[in-house]
Amino acid sequence: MTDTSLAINLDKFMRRMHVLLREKAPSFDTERIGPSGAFLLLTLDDLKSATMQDLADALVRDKSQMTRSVQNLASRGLLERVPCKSDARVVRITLTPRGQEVVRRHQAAIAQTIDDLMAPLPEREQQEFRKLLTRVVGGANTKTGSEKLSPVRHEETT
Amino acid sequence: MTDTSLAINLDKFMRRMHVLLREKAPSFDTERIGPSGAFLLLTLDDLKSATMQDLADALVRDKSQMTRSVQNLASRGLLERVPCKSDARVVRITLTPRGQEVVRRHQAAIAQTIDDLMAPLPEREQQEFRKLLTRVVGGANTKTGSEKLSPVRHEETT
DNA sequence: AACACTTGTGGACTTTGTCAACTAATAGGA
DNA sequence: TCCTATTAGTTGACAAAGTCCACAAGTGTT
Repeated sequence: MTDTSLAINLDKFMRRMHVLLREKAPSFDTERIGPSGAFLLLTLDDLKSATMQDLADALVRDKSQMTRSVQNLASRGLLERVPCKSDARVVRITLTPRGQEVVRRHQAAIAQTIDDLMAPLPEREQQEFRKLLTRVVGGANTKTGSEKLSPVRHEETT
Repeated sequence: MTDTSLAINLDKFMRRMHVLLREKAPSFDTERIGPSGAFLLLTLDDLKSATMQDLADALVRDKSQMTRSVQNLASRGLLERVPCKSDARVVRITLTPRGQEVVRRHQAAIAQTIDDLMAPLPEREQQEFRKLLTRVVGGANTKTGSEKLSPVRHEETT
């Protein structure tokens, strides 16, 4: 049985990050989307194109929340919702050019903040840490109880 | 300039943990204090005794939130608030015996959940990961902008 | 006594998160 | 083809967390 310090420490780390980001927000979060919106855009930038479900899975959030967040960001013109042709139920979401810009700004700010927080570790070990974390979270979607089967893709269905 | 995947991954990890804990909650969170309350108790267990400020710092939360969380947990008889003799402004907070029990239960559940989430990594590297994280978050309180000076202790002031 | 500062509370408000219900569309059979 | 079960996304209602700001009380300095 391991101990719980890992959870506490991760929590602390994330909270510190949020605090720092909030402080610096006026300088880069001109759209006032917050870290939550930023994460959504970053993930979308990474996926290039995604369905609501894709995003909800990637971000581990409730579908209903996704709906609202996406609507919010869409209303700011940062992303686009295009109904999928091959399956009328799904909506494909992509970044708008403006969304891309915003992503870049947030990317810079977040990366900088991470650098600050990771400072206590020498470069070499930062890399190590990142690598390990990536493997932990990894591609494998560590089922969160609610069985996620059918990885049915709706590729290129704009 | 590093990339932002670390933030995204940590976020994902924490969220998965919360999901798993929530699912298992009925079996161990009989007081319904949630992960947030659990973290508070765990930290308090670690500190043995703390002031509001100590807790707020350790958990990186707003003072006002601490007040409310602590009141909440106190009302459930899990911790005790004793006014400090040497400084009438501060309140010393300690776990009650019942609080200790609760801590143990949550500890077990959280540790188990972490084990599950860390499964993709072999034991050896889990250790490594923990060690690195501990160093990142480390004792040094990585000033969060708002200068934290005067580490004025109110030791043993019950 | 007068000042600035610290600890903890409280109020008001916004943001997130949770849960359940519901529509629309699709897929797989009988 | 018609049923039925599933899936995608949305909505509403509500609970929990987080943010800000003002405040009372205590401390300690000068």
